[in-house]
Amino acid sequence: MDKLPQLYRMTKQRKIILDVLRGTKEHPTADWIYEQVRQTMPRISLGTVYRNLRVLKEMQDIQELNYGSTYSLYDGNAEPHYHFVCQDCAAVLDIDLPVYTSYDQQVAELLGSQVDFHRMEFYGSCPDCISGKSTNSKPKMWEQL
Amino acid sequence: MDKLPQLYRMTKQRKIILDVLRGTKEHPTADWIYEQVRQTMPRISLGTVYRNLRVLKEMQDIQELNYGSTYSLYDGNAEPHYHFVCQDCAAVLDIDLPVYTSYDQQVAELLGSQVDFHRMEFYGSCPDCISGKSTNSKPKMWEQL
DNA sequence: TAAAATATAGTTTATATTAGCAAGTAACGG
DNA sequence: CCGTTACTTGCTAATATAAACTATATTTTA
Repeated sequence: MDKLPQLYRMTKQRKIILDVLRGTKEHPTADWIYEQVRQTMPRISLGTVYRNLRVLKEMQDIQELNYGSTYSLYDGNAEPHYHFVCQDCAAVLDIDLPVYTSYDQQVAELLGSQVDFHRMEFYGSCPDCISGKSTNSKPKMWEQL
Repeated sequence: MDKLPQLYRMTKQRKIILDVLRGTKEHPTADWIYEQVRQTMPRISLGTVYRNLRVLKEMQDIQELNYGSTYSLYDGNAEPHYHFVCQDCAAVLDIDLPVYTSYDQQVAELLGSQVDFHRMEFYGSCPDCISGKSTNSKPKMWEQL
Protein backbone atom coordinates (compact mmCIF):
# COMPACT_ATOMS: atom_id res chain seq x y z
CA MET A 1 0.00 0.00 0.00
CA ASP A 2 1.43 3.28 -1.09
CA LYS A 3 1.96 6.29 1.12
CA LEU A 4 0.27 9.56 0.37
CA PRO A 5 2.28 12.37 -1.22
CA GLN A 6 4.18 14.67 1.11
CA LEU A 7 2.62 18.12 1.34
CA TYR A 8 5.41 20.62 1.79
CA ARG A 9 4.73 23.97 3.44
CA MET A 10 6.49 27.24 2.71
CA THR A 11 7.43 28.24 6.24
CA LYS A 12 9.11 31.47 7.28
CA GLN A 13 12.46 29.72 7.65
CA ARG A 14 12.17 27.93 4.32
CA LYS A 15 11.20 31.15 2.55
CA ILE A 16 14.11 33.13 3.93
CA ILE A 17 16.59 30.40 3.01
CA LEU A 18 15.22 30.32 -0.53
CA ASP A 19 15.36 34.12 -0.81
CA VAL A 20 18.94 34.27 0.43
CA LEU A 21 20.01 31.63 -2.06
CA ARG A 22 18.17 33.28 -4.94
CA GLY A 23 19.65 36.63 -3.98
CA THR A 24 23.16 35.63 -4.99
CA LYS A 25 24.73 34.68 -8.30
CA GLU A 26 27.38 32.72 -6.45
CA HIS A 27 27.12 29.11 -5.32
CA PRO A 28 27.39 29.41 -1.54
CA THR A 29 27.94 26.76 1.14
CA ALA A 30 25.30 25.75 3.68
CA ASP A 31 27.28 27.58 6.34
CA TRP A 32 27.34 30.86 4.40
CA ILE A 33 23.58 30.62 3.90
CA TYR A 34 23.19 29.94 7.62
CA GLU A 35 25.11 33.12 8.50
CA GLN A 36 23.03 35.22 6.10
CA VAL A 37 19.72 33.84 7.33
CA ARG A 38 20.76 34.44 10.94
CA GLN A 39 20.88 38.18 10.27
CA THR A 40 17.10 38.25 9.91
CA MET A 41 16.28 35.15 11.98
CA PRO A 42 18.93 34.80 14.70
CA ARG A 43 17.40 31.78 16.45
CA ILE A 44 17.41 29.47 13.42
CA SER A 45 19.56 26.38 13.75
CA LEU A 46 22.10 25.03 11.30
CA GLY A 47 20.25 21.72 11.20
CA THR A 48 17.14 23.52 10.00
CA VAL A 49 19.14 25.12 7.21
CA TYR A 50 20.45 21.74 6.06
CA ARG A 51 17.00 20.15 6.30
CA ASN A 52 15.38 22.92 4.29
CA LEU A 53 18.07 22.89 1.64
CA ARG A 54 17.33 19.20 1.17
CA VAL A 55 13.57 19.83 1.02
CA LEU A 56 13.97 22.72 -1.41
CA LYS A 57 16.05 20.44 -3.57
CA GLU A 58 13.31 17.82 -3.49
CA MET A 59 10.78 20.52 -4.36
CA GLN A 60 13.01 21.26 -7.36
CA ASP A 61 13.47 24.90 -6.33
CA ILE A 62 17.25 24.71 -5.98
CA GLN A 63 20.19 22.45 -6.87
CA GLU A 64 22.87 20.90 -4.71
CA LEU A 65 26.36 20.74 -6.22
CA ASN A 66 28.74 18.24 -4.73
CA TYR A 67 31.77 18.20 -6.97
CA GLY A 68 35.41 18.30 -6.21
CA SER A 69 35.45 19.46 -2.63
CA THR A 70 34.51 17.95 0.70
CA TYR A 71 31.43 20.17 1.12
CA SER A 72 28.34 20.93 -0.98
CA LEU A 73 27.52 24.17 -2.77
CA TYR A 74 23.99 25.32 -3.52
CA ASP A 75 22.56 26.89 -6.66
CA GLY A 76 19.42 29.03 -6.50
CA ASN A 77 18.86 28.49 -10.23
CA ALA A 78 16.83 25.29 -10.60
CA GLU A 79 16.82 25.42 -14.41
CA PRO A 80 19.01 22.65 -15.88
CA HIS A 81 22.42 24.00 -16.79
CA TYR A 82 25.97 22.70 -16.76
CA HIS A 83 28.82 23.69 -14.44
CA PHE A 84 32.54 24.20 -14.66
CA VAL A 85 34.68 23.29 -11.64
CA CYS A 86 38.13 24.84 -11.23
CA GLN A 87 40.49 22.24 -9.82
CA ASP A 88 42.90 24.93 -8.64
CA CYS A 89 40.66 27.31 -6.66
CA ALA A 90 37.52 25.11 -6.38
CA ALA A 91 35.31 27.81 -7.93
CA VAL A 92 32.13 26.61 -9.63
CA LEU A 93 30.95 28.56 -12.68
CA ASP A 94 27.70 28.37 -14.65
CA ILE A 95 27.95 27.37 -18.30
CA ASP A 96 25.65 29.13 -20.72
CA LEU A 97 25.25 26.33 -23.27
CA PRO A 98 22.14 24.42 -24.32
CA VAL A 99 21.29 21.28 -22.32
CA TYR A 100 21.21 18.21 -24.54
CA THR A 101 18.03 16.53 -23.38
CA SER A 102 18.14 14.17 -26.34
CA TYR A 103 20.74 12.09 -24.49
CA ASP A 104 18.18 11.12 -21.90
CA GLN A 105 16.22 9.25 -24.55
CA GLN A 106 19.35 7.48 -25.82
CA VAL A 107 20.30 6.30 -22.36
CA ALA A 108 16.75 5.21 -21.55
CA GLU A 109 16.70 2.96 -24.61
CA LEU A 110 20.16 1.58 -23.99
CA LEU A 111 19.48 0.60 -20.38
CA GLY A 112 15.76 0.01 -20.53
CA SER A 113 15.43 2.56 -17.75
CA GLN A 114 13.48 5.75 -17.25
CA VAL A 115 15.65 8.88 -17.41
CA ASP A 116 14.36 12.07 -15.82
CA PHE A 117 17.33 14.39 -16.32
CA HIS A 118 21.10 14.50 -16.45
CA ARG A 119 23.93 16.65 -15.14
CA MET A 120 27.29 17.49 -16.67
CA GLU A 121 30.36 19.04 -15.05
CA PHE A 122 33.57 20.18 -16.71
CA TYR A 123 36.85 20.15 -14.79
CA GLY A 124 39.95 22.23 -15.40
CA SER A 125 41.50 25.62 -14.59
CA CYS A 126 39.48 28.82 -14.60
CA PRO A 127 40.75 31.99 -16.35
CA ASP A 128 41.88 33.60 -13.08
CA CYS A 129 43.98 30.60 -12.12
CA ILE A 130 45.50 30.28 -15.59
CA SER A 131 46.70 33.88 -15.49
CA GLY A 132 47.82 33.53 -11.89
CA LYS A 133 45.40 36.19 -10.76
CA SER A 134 43.47 34.09 -8.28
CA THR A 135 44.59 34.59 -4.70
CA ASN A 136 43.06 31.51 -3.14
CA SER A 137 44.48 28.86 -5.42
CA LYS A 138 44.90 25.41 -4.00
CA PRO A 139 48.16 23.56 -4.73
CA LYS A 140 47.95 21.25 -7.72
CA MET A 141 47.49 17.59 -6.91
CA TRP A 142 51.08 16.74 -7.73
CA GLU A 143 52.41 19.42 -5.44
CA GLN A 144 52.89 18.99 -1.76
CA LEU A 145 51.31 21.53 0.56
CA MET B 1 58.95 29.04 -5.97
CA ASP B 2 57.22 25.85 -7.01
CA LYS B 3 57.21 22.65 -5.06
CA LEU B 4 58.60 19.48 -6.54
CA PRO B 5 56.21 16.85 -7.86
CA GLN B 6 54.90 14.33 -5.38
CA LEU B 7 56.41 10.88 -5.90
CA TYR B 8 53.77 8.31 -5.07
CA ARG B 9 54.81 4.80 -4.08
CA MET B 10 52.89 1.63 -4.78
CA THR B 11 52.83 0.21 -1.26
CA LYS B 12 51.40 -3.15 -0.25
CA GLN B 13 48.27 -1.52 1.12
CA ARG B 14 47.74 0.65 -1.94
CA LYS B 15 48.21 -2.32 -4.27
CA ILE B 16 45.70 -4.51 -2.44
CA ILE B 17 43.10 -1.74 -2.39
CA LEU B 18 43.54 -1.22 -6.12
CA ASP B 19 43.28 -4.95 -6.80
CA VAL B 20 40.13 -5.32 -4.73
CA LEU B 21 38.49 -2.42 -6.54
CA ARG B 22 39.53 -3.69 -9.96
CA GLY B 23 38.30 -7.14 -9.06
CA THR B 24 34.66 -6.11 -9.04
CA LYS B 25 32.32 -4.81 -11.71
CA GLU B 26 30.25 -3.11 -9.02
CA HIS B 27 30.82 0.34 -7.58
CA PRO B 28 31.52 -0.41 -3.92
CA THR B 29 31.69 1.88 -0.91
CA ALA B 30 34.90 2.61 0.99
CA ASP B 31 33.63 0.46 3.83
CA TRP B 32 33.04 -2.56 1.58
CA ILE B 33 36.55 -2.19 0.19
CA TYR B 34 37.89 -1.96 3.75
CA GLU B 35 36.19 -5.25 4.70
CA GLN B 36 37.58 -7.00 1.63
CA VAL B 37 41.13 -5.73 2.16
CA ARG B 38 40.99 -6.77 5.80
CA GLN B 39 40.68 -10.40 4.75
CA THR B 40 44.25 -10.36 3.45
CA MET B 41 45.59 -7.50 5.59
CA PRO B 42 43.72 -7.54 8.92
CA ARG B 43 45.69 -4.72 10.58
CA ILE B 44 44.95 -2.06 7.94
CA SER B 45 43.00 0.96 9.17
CA LEU B 46 39.92 2.51 7.60
CA GLY B 47 41.72 5.84 7.41
CA THR B 48 44.41 4.26 5.26
CA VAL B 49 41.75 2.94 2.89
CA TYR B 50 40.24 6.40 2.52
CA ARG B 51 43.65 8.04 2.10
CA ASN B 52 44.69 5.57 -0.58
CA LEU B 53 41.43 5.85 -2.44
CA ARG B 54 42.07 9.58 -2.66
CA VAL B 55 45.66 9.05 -3.81
CA LEU B 56 44.63 6.44 -6.38
CA LYS B 57 42.09 8.93 -7.69
CA GLU B 58 44.80 11.57 -7.99
CA MET B 59 47.01 9.02 -9.77
CA GLN B 60 44.08 8.61 -12.17
CA ASP B 61 43.84 4.88 -11.49
CA ILE B 62 40.25 4.96 -10.19
CA GLN B 63 37.22 7.25 -10.02
CA GLU B 64 35.20 8.49 -7.08
CA LEU B 65 31.45 8.76 -7.64
CA ASN B 66 29.57 11.05 -5.28
CA TYR B 67 26.08 11.32 -6.69
CA GLY B 68 22.73 11.09 -5.05
CA SER B 69 23.61 9.50 -1.75
CA THR B 70 25.38 10.60 1.39
CA TYR B 71 28.41 8.41 0.74
CA SER B 72 30.85 7.93 -2.14
CA LEU B 73 31.13 4.94 -4.45
CA TYR B 74 34.35 3.95 -6.20
CA ASP B 75 34.92 2.77 -9.75
CA GLY B 76 37.97 0.67 -10.64
CA ASN B 77 37.58 1.68 -14.29
CA ALA B 78 39.49 4.92 -14.79
CA GLU B 79 38.53 5.24 -18.45
CA PRO B 80 36.08 8.13 -18.98
CA HIS B 81 32.51 6.86 -19.15
CA TYR B 82 29.10 8.08 -18.07
CA HIS B 83 26.92 6.79 -15.23
CA PHE B 84 23.25 6.25 -14.56
CA VAL B 85 21.96 6.77 -11.01
CA CYS B 86 18.71 5.13 -9.93
CA GLN B 87 16.83 7.50 -7.65
CA ASP B 88 14.76 4.66 -6.22
CA CYS B 89 17.38 2.10 -5.19
CA ALA B 90 20.53 4.29 -5.46
CA ALA B 91 22.23 1.82 -7.83
CA VAL B 92 24.90 3.27 -10.13
CA LEU B 93 25.22 1.70 -13.59
CA ASP B 94 27.88 2.18 -16.28
CA ILE B 95 26.71 3.61 -19.59
CA ASP B 96 28.31 2.17 -22.70
CA LEU B 97 28.10 5.25 -24.92
CA PRO B 98 30.89 7.34 -26.48
CA VAL B 99 32.25 10.24 -24.41
CA TYR B 100 31.83 13.55 -26.19
CA THR B 101 35.23 15.12 -25.66
CA SER B 102 34.38 17.82 -28.21
CA TYR B 103 32.38 19.62 -25.53
CA ASP B 104 35.52 20.31 -23.57
CA GLN B 105 36.78 22.51 -26.40
CA GLN B 106 33.45 24.38 -26.61
CA VAL B 107 33.42 25.13 -22.90
CA ALA B 108 37.07 26.15 -22.90
CA GLU B 109 36.37 28.75 -25.59
CA LEU B 110 33.21 30.00 -23.95
CA LEU B 111 34.79 30.56 -20.54
CA GLY B 112 38.37 31.21 -21.57
CA SER B 113 39.34 28.38 -19.30
CA GLN B 114 41.31 25.19 -19.66
CA VAL B 115 39.12 22.05 -19.64
CA ASP B 116 40.72 18.72 -18.82
CA PHE B 117 37.71 16.42 -18.79
CA HIS B 118 34.01 16.27 -17.99
CA ARG B 119 31.56 13.96 -16.26
CA MET B 120 27.92 13.25 -17.02
CA GLU B 121 25.35 11.46 -14.87
CA PHE B 122 21.81 10.47 -15.79
CA TYR B 123 19.12 10.24 -13.11
CA GLY B 124 15.92 8.18 -13.16
CA SER B 125 14.57 4.71 -12.38
CA CYS B 126 16.48 1.55 -13.26
CA PRO B 127 14.77 -1.41 -15.00
CA ASP B 128 14.48 -3.41 -11.76
CA CYS B 129 12.74 -0.57 -9.94
CA ILE B 130 10.39 0.11 -12.86
CA SER B 131 9.23 -3.51 -12.87
CA GLY B 132 9.04 -3.58 -9.08
CA LYS B 133 11.66 -6.33 -8.91
CA SER B 134 14.17 -4.46 -6.76
CA THR B 135 14.01 -5.39 -3.08
CA ASN B 136 15.95 -2.47 -1.66
CA SER B 137 14.02 0.40 -3.16
CA LYS B 138 14.01 3.68 -1.34
CA PRO B 139 10.71 5.58 -1.04
CA LYS B 140 10.20 8.18 -3.75
CA MET B 141 10.89 11.73 -2.73
CA TRP B 142 7.21 12.61 -2.60
CA GLU B 143 6.46 9.71 -0.31
CA GLN B 144 6.85 9.78 3.42
CA LEU B 145 8.84 7.04 5.02
C1' DT C 1 -14.07 26.16 16.13
C1' DA C 2 -12.29 22.21 18.81
C1' DA C 3 -9.94 17.96 18.03
C1' DA C 4 -7.05 15.12 15.29
C1' DA C 5 -3.55 14.64 11.93
C1' DT C 6 0.54 16.13 9.74
C1' DA C 7 4.60 18.94 8.83
C1' DT C 8 8.32 21.58 10.81
C1' DA C 9 11.68 23.57 14.21
C1' DG C 10 15.22 23.17 17.34
C1' DT C 11 18.28 20.14 19.65
C1' DT C 12 21.09 16.19 20.28
C1' DT C 13 23.32 12.23 18.50
C1' DA C 14 25.28 9.51 14.75
C1' DT C 15 27.82 8.86 10.30
C1' DA C 16 31.07 9.37 6.50
C1' DT C 17 35.16 11.43 5.51
C1' DT C 18 39.17 14.34 6.26
C1' DA C 19 43.14 16.32 8.79
C1' DG C 20 46.94 16.19 12.06
C1' DC C 21 50.59 13.79 14.18
C1' DA C 22 54.24 10.43 15.78
C1' DA C 23 56.52 6.40 14.24
C1' DG C 24 57.83 3.28 10.43
C1' DT C 25 59.77 2.44 5.91
C1' DA C 26 61.47 3.04 1.40
C1' DA C 27 64.60 5.84 -1.74
C1' DC C 28 68.93 8.43 -2.41
C1' DG C 29 73.47 10.79 -2.02
C1' DG C 30 77.77 10.08 -0.38
C1' DC D 1 76.39 0.69 4.23
C1' DC D 2 74.71 5.00 6.73
C1' DG D 3 72.34 9.00 7.35
C1' DT D 4 68.97 12.19 5.41
C1' DT D 5 64.88 13.00 3.25
C1' DA D 6 60.32 12.10 1.82
C1' DC D 7 56.32 9.17 1.66
C1' DT D 8 53.23 6.16 4.27
C1' DT D 9 50.94 4.05 8.09
C1' DG D 10 47.86 3.70 12.05
C1' DC D 11 45.77 6.40 15.35
C1' DT D 12 43.02 10.17 17.14
C1' DA D 13 40.59 14.35 16.64
C1' DA D 14 37.90 17.35 13.67
C1' DT D 15 34.32 18.49 10.11
C1' DA D 16 30.23 18.47 7.18
C1' DT D 17 25.98 16.51 6.95
C1' DA D 18 22.22 13.40 8.14
C1' DA D 19 19.09 11.08 11.43
C1' DA D 20 16.34 10.75 15.63
C1' DC D 21 13.44 12.87 18.86
C1' DT D 22 10.37 16.05 21.17
C1' DA D 23 7.81 20.15 21.10
C1' DT D 24 5.45 23.44 18.27
C1' DA D 25 2.88 25.09 14.53
C1' DT D 26 -0.13 24.52 10.67
C1' DT D 27 -3.73 22.19 8.19
C1' DT D 28 -7.74 19.17 7.99
C1' DT D 29 -11.75 17.05 9.87
C1' DA D 30 -15.86 16.84 12.29
